[in-house]
Amino acid sequence: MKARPRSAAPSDVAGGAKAAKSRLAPADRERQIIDGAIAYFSEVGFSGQTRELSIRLGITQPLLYRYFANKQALVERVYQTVFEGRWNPGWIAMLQDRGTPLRERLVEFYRQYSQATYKSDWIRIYLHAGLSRPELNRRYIQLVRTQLMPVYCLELRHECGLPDNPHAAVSEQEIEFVWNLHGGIFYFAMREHVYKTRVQVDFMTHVGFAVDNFLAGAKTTYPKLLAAFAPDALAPAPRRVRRSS
Amino acid sequence: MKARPRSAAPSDVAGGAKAAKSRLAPADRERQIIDGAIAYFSEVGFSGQTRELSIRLGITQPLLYRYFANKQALVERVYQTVFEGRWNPGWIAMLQDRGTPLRERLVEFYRQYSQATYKSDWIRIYLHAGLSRPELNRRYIQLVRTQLMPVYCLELRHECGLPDNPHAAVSEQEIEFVWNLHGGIFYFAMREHVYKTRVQVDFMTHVGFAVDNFLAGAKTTYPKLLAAFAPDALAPAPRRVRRSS
DNA sequence: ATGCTTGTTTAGCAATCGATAATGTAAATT
DNA sequence: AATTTACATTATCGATTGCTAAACAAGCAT
Repeated sequence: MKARPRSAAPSDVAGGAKAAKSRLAPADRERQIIDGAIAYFSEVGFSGQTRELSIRLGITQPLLYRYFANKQALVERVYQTVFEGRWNPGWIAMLQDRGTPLRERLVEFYRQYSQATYKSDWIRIYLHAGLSRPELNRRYIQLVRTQLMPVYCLELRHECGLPDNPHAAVSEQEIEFVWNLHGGIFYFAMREHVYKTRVQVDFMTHVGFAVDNFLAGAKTTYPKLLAAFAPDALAPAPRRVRRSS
Repeated sequence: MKARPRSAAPSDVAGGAKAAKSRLAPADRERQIIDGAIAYFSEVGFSGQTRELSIRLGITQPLLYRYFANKQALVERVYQTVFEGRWNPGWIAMLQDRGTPLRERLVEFYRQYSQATYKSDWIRIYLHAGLSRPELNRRYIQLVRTQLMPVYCLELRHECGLPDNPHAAVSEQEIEFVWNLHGGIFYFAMREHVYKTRVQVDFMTHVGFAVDNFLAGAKTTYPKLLAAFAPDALAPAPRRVRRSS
C-alpha cells in the first residue's frame, strides 16, 4: 500500500544495458525489463525467447513472469510503449504556423519526427508488428491519416494560392498525394535502419530536396488534382455554392 | 537418372491450394511445396512451423524433408524464388525508350512492376526477410540502386533539358532523390497489402499523380541538386573539361 | 537479533518443433 | 503377374520453450 522508499540501485539502474542483478524496486525492474524487451524484440522479432531476453537483462527467466503474466502481456507492453510514447501532439500546431514558410515547417517537422521514430528500435518494432499484428499499425496509420495528412493538405492548398475553404473536405486522393512525400522519407529511413545499406547521403539534406521537390511540383500538380477530385476546394471561399435552383 | 515420364496429377497439380495427396513427380511436388511455403511463410513469417505448412499442403510433415535437407534450405528456396524470379530485365530498355514521354514510361513501368511485386506475398516476404536476413534485401536493393535508379537519373537529366553527358557519374544524392518517388509508391503498396488499410484510391491513379508531381518538381529542383552535388553533369556535353593547364 | 514481507533464483514440467528411422504402397519395368 | 524403384506415411526422438512451484535471500519493522 504505502510506497516503499527504496535505495537507488547500487551500480546502475535501468540503463538499458545488461547486468543488474541486485534487488530492485518493482517499478525500476519493470521499466528495465520493458526497455530490454524493446531492444531484444526489435532485433530478433516477437518470436524471440524469454530465456535469451532474461540473459541479456542479467536476470533469470522466471523473474519475467513475476512482472508479466505471460509473454504476450510483455509483448503488448512493448507495443504500447513504443507506439504511444513517441508522438508529439505539438507537431500539428507547429505545422499550422503560417508565420514561417511551409518548406521550413516541413523540414523542421521531419527533423523532430525522425529523431523520435526513425531509429532502429522503433522502425523494426513497427515492421514486426505490421507483419504479426497489423491492427496496431492500422491504429498508428489512422493517427497519421487523420491528424497529420489533412494538415499537410490544408497548408498545401494555402501554399498553392488556393482559397482557404474549411468546408471543402480533404479528399482521399489528396491524402494519398501528400502521403507520397511522407512515404518516400519513411522508406529512406527504413533502408538506413533496417537493411543497413550504406547510405552516403545525409538524412536532413535528403529531406530538404524531397520537400523542395514536393512543393515545387505541387504548385502545378495539386490544383489539377483538386479540380478532378475536390472541386469544392476551388470555389471562391467563404460562401459555399450549393446547387442554386 | 532418366526422367520418368509421369502422368499428370489426377485432380490438381501445384495449384497453390491445399489437398494434393496423390503421388506426384518429384519436380511437381517440389514446386507445390515451394509455392505453399511462399504463401505460408509470407503469412506467418519464417518462424512458422513445418507441421502447419505440411497440413496446408495436404501432405505429411516428414515428406518436406525428402525434398529439402532442412527447414533452412526450404526457406532459402523461398527467398530465391521470390526475389530472383520477378525482375524483368526488359524494364530498363523500356525506361530508356525516348520515343515515348518519360511520364508514360514511368507510369507504365509501375503498372508492370506493381503487378510483379506489389502483391501480398512478395511484399510480406520482402519485409520478413528484411528483418531476419537483411543481406538478401541488400542484394535486391543493390539491383534497384545500380540498375534502375541510374536510369531514372539519366532520363530525368534529359527531361530537364540538361546535357547528355555520359561521363558525368550519377551522384549518390541524385540516386536518393529519385528513390523518393520509388519509396513513396512502395509505401503506398505496403499500406495496402501489409496493413490492409482501406485505401480508397486507385493505385494507378495515385501513381499518375505521384509521377506528375515528381517530374513537375524536378524541372526546378533537379538542376539545383546537380549544381550542388554533380556539377560535372552541367558541363556542355561531349568534351569533358579536365584541368586545362 | 528475530521475524515478516517480498524480490530473486533453482529445479523441473508439459507442450511444441525440427528432424530421423522404419514401414507402407503406388507406379514403372521386366 | 512378379519384381523393383522410389514416393509417402507412421511413429518417435531430442532439443527448445513458455511457464510454475518451491526454495532462497535481501531489506524493513518490532
